[in-house]
Amino acid sequence: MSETLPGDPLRLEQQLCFPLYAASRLVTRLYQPLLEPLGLTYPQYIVLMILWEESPCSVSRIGERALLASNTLTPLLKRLEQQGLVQRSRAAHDERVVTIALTEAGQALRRDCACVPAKLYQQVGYPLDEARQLKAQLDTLLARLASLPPG
Amino acid sequence: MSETLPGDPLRLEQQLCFPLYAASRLVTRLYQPLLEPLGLTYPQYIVLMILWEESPCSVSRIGERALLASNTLTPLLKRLEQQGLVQRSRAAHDERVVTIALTEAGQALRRDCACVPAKLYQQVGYPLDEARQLKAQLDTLLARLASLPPG
DNA sequence: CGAATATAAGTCGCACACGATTTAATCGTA
DNA sequence: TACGATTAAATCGTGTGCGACTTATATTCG
Repeated sequence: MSETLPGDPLRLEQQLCFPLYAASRLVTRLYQPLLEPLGLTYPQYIVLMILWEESPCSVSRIGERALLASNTLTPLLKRLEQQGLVQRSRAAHDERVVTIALTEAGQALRRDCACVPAKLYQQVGYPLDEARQLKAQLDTLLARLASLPPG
Repeated sequence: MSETLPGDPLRLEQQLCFPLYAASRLVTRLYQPLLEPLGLTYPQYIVLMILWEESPCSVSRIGERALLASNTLTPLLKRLEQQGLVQRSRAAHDERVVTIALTEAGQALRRDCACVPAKLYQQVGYPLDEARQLKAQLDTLLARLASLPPG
């Protein structure tokens, strides 16, 4: 038998990728009960955070910040449009570009989301120091990953 | 206008959740070219790592370690079965339990995956110290998240 | 100018994730 | 021992992610 030994690089507990993957999913799950009453999914919430900072905004600009491509964003944005939170329109200066603008309702939703970060943070009860340090390290990793040559 | 200000908790760059979510996706994307030639997806690779450590193994045991439920695992395991990597069978002592056992091919695939962790690590070029520290912090966070009361 | 190229979004197909529900088997206990 | 509660998988529906491709528009340069 080719049993895995304690130091084997293929052991689950040796992986950096696994806690990253699992923690990401569990955090998304924690958001769900906070966002569901607002009719939002977690990726939709991410996109809205971008729009609350800059609206109007092109699809590719959103993709640049969320690191998502149009094949993910287009359906997501159509759902936000159907909920009346954003408006989609072709840019005049370049007909290829689709401009996403928050509606009144989309702007207003920001107030309902204001308490979400604090509520989530409180649920996890994660020490602030550790959280800050982890965020710094994740930001570094993310920057490195995002700068890797594609392919 | 309710513009977001630099210190606003709803700003994307203030979030811990976003780099977690984005880094997790980018890492999965990095695995893809390494796993695709072996006919594997990233979640399938995770499940196989568990099976390389303990096979046979029940579906719920896999779920316990991967933090995935049967609604995700059942289809995934059926695909692994179709590829001839695992065998699914009802346990004799309890007919509710489905036992997953690696086939010869499933065992053999472990050797082809042996180089995957090193290759990935090399691609990212992430300093070992930082990686170790980040992993420790993610393990801590994951333990905390997994121990939260459900609901 | 005009063809080749590049770019922005969208479409398609597949494989997750996961809440909610269902089905089947086992367990607990009156 | 019967029967309600519990448990293990599976099923179903929705919403991502993403590789591969298409479509429409703009740009470049011969």
